[in-house]
Amino acid sequence: MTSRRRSEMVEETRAKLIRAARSAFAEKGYSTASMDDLTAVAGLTRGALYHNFGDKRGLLAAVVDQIDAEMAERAHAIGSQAESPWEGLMAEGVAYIEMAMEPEVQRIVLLDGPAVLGDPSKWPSQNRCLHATMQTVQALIAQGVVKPVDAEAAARLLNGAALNASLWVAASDNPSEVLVRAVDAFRCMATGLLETPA
Amino acid sequence: MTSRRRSEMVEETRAKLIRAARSAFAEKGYSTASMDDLTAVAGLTRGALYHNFGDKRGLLAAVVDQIDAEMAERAHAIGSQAESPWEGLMAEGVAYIEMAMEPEVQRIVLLDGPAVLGDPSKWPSQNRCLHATMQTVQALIAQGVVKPVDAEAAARLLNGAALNASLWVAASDNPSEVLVRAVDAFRCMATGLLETPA
DNA sequence: TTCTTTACATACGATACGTATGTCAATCTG
DNA sequence: CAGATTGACATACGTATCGTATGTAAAGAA
Repeated sequence: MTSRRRSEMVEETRAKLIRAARSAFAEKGYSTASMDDLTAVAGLTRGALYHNFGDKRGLLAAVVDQIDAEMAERAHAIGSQAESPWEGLMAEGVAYIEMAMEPEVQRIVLLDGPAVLGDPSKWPSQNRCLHATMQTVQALIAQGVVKPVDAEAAARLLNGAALNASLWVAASDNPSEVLVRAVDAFRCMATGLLETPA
Repeated sequence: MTSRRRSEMVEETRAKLIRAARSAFAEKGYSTASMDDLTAVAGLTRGALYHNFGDKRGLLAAVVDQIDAEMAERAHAIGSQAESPWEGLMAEGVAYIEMAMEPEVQRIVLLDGPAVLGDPSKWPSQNRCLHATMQTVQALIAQGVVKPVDAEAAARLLNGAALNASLWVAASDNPSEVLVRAVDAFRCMATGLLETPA
């Protein structure tokens, strides 16, 4: 009855650890979160951790990857519903700004992630996300909608501006009000990339 | 002969500690840098550290403040030499991108700083810098050069884009070549703020 | 069934932070 | 000028946490 395959068990413990790590890292921050506490919450010990993820960084990498993948999926879903490709790009950027207001994203992906894992553009997840926006930009350039700038550079600047704006919004005293200002300015600045500012 | 005033001595030890911390944090990163090693290099012990800066974070805050102040000064000096106020703003942004290629700036201010000290916009130094660009933007709006967007939001987006671009440049395999692409795209995107894209 | 390997737990050592305490010189006080 | 006091820093200590080395029991192969 309790007979599940080994691989299933492993995936379950990995999931349990990642789940515990997400909340621990989000609440206490990476450096303050204790591996002992973390694993205890998951009903395990540090042994499981070092066996599955190598070290503390490895666990963070797994957590970041999961969150980032969710973000990319959500952003893409939102962007693909837009009227035009350009509006899709804008909606995607705005979605990033809004998502980054969640403590998990904020603390783990934007603050601790870069410090512990290094430049985000090297992460597999971030590469996927960036690649997506890059392709959108590329397509917009081909259509003559966006000026013929370097697609990668444009994508990175858009992402960077969006993510940075979220930090501001989240840290502000009145997030919902600041969010409007941030989104406005974001859309305005982004029009610089347009061939015809319309 | 060795009689210096107490305050002079204190300033000197603080300076020695900050100097040692700058190189240690830049080379090993904040978390890996050992307080024992760090103080030993400065010819002191951890006692001096905790007396002068409270704790490890306090030392990082002092280091960040120093570096950031230097950055603001350099950026302003460069920006004020420009032909027009708008070109000054652009030059300032580009200066940030270039400065962030230095390991000290990169590692300490952009990576560890936010993770350990929290949102950069709350730092006294960053506030000064941001305030400067904010005022520039404000002035440009008054002159009708820049669209009437929220000045703070615009300043933050510009800063964010610039700093993010630097991370990309510094982490790339061919920094000098990537720098050109980043600066190009930055200037292009920033024109979105202009009233008349010219 | 027996042997091997996998998945995790337990035990251990090392490092490093923060605090509590000690010391010595500089300044203040009478 | 002598004694008291404060401040600047060093030393000593306790504790927490990470990573590894070792142990163990169950799953799968032979």
